[in-house]
Amino acid sequence: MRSDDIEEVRRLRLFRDVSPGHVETLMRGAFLQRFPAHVELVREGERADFLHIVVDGRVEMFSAHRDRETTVGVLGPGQSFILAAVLLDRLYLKSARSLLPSRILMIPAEAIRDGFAQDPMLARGLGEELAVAYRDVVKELKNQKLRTGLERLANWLLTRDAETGSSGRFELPFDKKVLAARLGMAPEALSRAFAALAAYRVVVQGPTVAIHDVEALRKLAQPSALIDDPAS
Amino acid sequence: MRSDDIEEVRRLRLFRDVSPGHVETLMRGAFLQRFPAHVELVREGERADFLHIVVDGRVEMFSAHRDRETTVGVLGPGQSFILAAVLLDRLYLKSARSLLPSRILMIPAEAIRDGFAQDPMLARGLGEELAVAYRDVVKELKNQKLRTGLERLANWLLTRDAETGSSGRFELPFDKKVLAARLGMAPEALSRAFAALAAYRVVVQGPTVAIHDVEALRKLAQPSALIDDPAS
DNA sequence: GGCCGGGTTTGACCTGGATCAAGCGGCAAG
DNA sequence: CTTGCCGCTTGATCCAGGTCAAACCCGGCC
Repeated sequence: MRSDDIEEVRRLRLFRDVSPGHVETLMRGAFLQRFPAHVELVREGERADFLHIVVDGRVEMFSAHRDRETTVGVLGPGQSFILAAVLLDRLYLKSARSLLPSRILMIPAEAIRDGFAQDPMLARGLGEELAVAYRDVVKELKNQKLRTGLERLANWLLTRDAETGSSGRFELPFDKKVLAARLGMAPEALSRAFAALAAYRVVVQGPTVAIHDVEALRKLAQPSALIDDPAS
Repeated sequence: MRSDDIEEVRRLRLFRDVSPGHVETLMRGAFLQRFPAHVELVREGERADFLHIVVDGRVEMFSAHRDRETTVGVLGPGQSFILAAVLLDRLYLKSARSLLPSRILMIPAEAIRDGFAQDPMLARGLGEELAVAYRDVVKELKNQKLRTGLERLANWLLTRDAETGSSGRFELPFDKKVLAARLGMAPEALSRAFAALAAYRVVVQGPTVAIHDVEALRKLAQPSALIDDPAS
């Protein structure tokens, strides 16, 4: 790995409090790999050989069973995946594919496990990362089981708007069919849900969304900090 | 806490490799509390003051939103809950209630966070615990999104049978309405699902279940190690 | 410009499962 | 023994959302 790559890696939240020396050691067997869009990075059922961290780009986590497939989450820069499988030395539960051209940092599982045992600051970072990931999945499970598709969409729009500066106007960060998968619905259902939101003054034209009456949308969505707030 | 209580606690998987001295320190602010059946142990949204560990009994984790409620999991002896909230010092995402009279070990959150930083063996135990919990939720999410109610029931029966010695005959460990919640369906739907399983030679009489043709049931259930195997 | 092809929308239909309502045992208190 | 109550089942109906099929839109390319 090039040394300015290492610089970049050191800035990841996960390594924030880890001493430079330890980061260096970790990076010894690591790659910073470039992937084109739409490739499978990891397939469920395989052995967890590397911890993966999205440095750049976007990655979709999904899982298939029989003839069904479901998206479990979409990750952006700074987020890691399959940490739990790496720590436990188990099989991946999910597959991952790139949605955009992406740069992925891959650290050998062995090095992570050793680092966890030897470097308390790294252990802390990994523990927090895992705890956050855990809470995210729990939120997702609640989101799925306690809400209708329309409600999930409404809440997603609200969080997305908040993330992009609450201007009431933003672009979808990926195709609608990916969004549909992300929200756990068929593309057709998403389309109809968008149509239904017209009554709440949400206007969609291609990839751009305008929310003209946040209050109305919020009343429908009934957001909850314990499901939607990424920081809670 | 009484000293034979401490003995018992030391045998928990979580503390297996932690030195007796450290366990002792942890237990200083801890309680081993008894609860009757059907009481709320923690409520979602509250601050995470204690790590809870089920020493004895059974606990249901659930969450409510608007007028809906959903069961997220059922825990038995040896399992901890709300570890992630404790580590991050955040709010509980789920509520918990006892299904049976239960003994719960409650360790102050502060002590757990300090212990994580200071005792590598405890950090390891907590990390593994959290990683297992994470994988369990992911499996549950897949179970929910990739299967019908009937399939979930079929798989639950198979796992339960395996857990109880593969005799093809066992008792339900809790009321059917709790099982229905656990499987994410209405009690009526569970009832019909059981009825439908008669065609696969599954016989239910009150709380006892007999599987007379495991192969037929397995063919329907199509179990997957990456969803159903608790050890994977 | 005209011809794809993929993403998206719309319509018609179907299914899993929730809801509502009523019946059915069994058991515990009177 | 009777009365209630509770857990469970059964029947009827309803609704969210999946599936299938067709139309539509739009950008890229010959």
